[in-house]
Amino acid sequence: MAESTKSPRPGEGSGEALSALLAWDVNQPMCPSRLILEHVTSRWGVLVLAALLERSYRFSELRRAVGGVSEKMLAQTLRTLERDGFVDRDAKPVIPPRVDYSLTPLGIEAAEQVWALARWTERRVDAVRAAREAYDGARA
Amino acid sequence: MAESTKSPRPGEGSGEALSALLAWDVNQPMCPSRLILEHVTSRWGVLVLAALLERSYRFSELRRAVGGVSEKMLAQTLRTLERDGFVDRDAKPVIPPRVDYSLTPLGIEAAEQVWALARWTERRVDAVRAAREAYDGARA
DNA sequence: CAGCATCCGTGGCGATACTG
DNA sequence: CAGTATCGCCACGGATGCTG
Repeated sequence: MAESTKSPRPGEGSGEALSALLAWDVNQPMCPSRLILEHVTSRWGVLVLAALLERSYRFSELRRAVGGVSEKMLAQTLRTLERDGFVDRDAKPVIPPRVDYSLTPLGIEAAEQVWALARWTERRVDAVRAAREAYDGARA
Repeated sequence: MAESTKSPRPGEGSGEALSALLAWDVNQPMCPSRLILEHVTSRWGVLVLAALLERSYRFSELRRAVGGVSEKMLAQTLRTLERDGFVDRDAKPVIPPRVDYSLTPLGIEAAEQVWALARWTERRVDAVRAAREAYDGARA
């Protein structure tokens, strides 16, 4: 458990790289990287990016794919992600309207990060459940 | 940039693995993996995990390291992460009280995912800013 | 120092209704 | 179908005060 033995070893000096993210003076325009991070890690942002990594979706299709998202939040999430340059919105001038959403190259990069996290989460569900039971049991 | 050339290429069939996360019937105990994901990607959860990956921290020390976090939210975040088995809380019975927080092996895994995402975000800040200016400019 | 309890405002978010 | 607009709730989260 001592060493992580993983890819980008976050050893000495790695904290430096996140200094802009971690250290931040309140009452200030808010550090840009935090805003981006909050968009990407937002409740629906994560799931939308993960879904779009698989393939492109139409609006309602995406709404059905991501269980529990309201129409409003999906639209809002998509607009935010589009503005940040992660999502490409392709509105075809036909009737009935057809709008396809897909990831930009930048969005693919973001989605891959998020996707790895999501995958990891699903793999570790049991470990977390065990930890919770231990935690809850310890204070009963 | 066309191909991702990164670690776990999320090609065909990768969506299957996230089916439990994406597809979820509302009015139900809420899928476990989503809960975990929301803890990890929560506003302060991300930053706390990233900070603790560098080294262990005492409470106030961590509060100072993570700019903008309130005492309440830090305590709450730490308790959630502890319960999920990500954070180890070491309360030393001394006066004045001293409590050290560090990552468990499971927490290190989580933090590495989150850390990679945070790093990526900082690297792409400029690309996102450019995208936003393009987006905002297009509708003016 | 560590952190729980309480109060309370803001806004995130869902539900509903309406438009192109 | 693909959204916008509006209303209203409640819970996220900050500020303050108290305890061990």
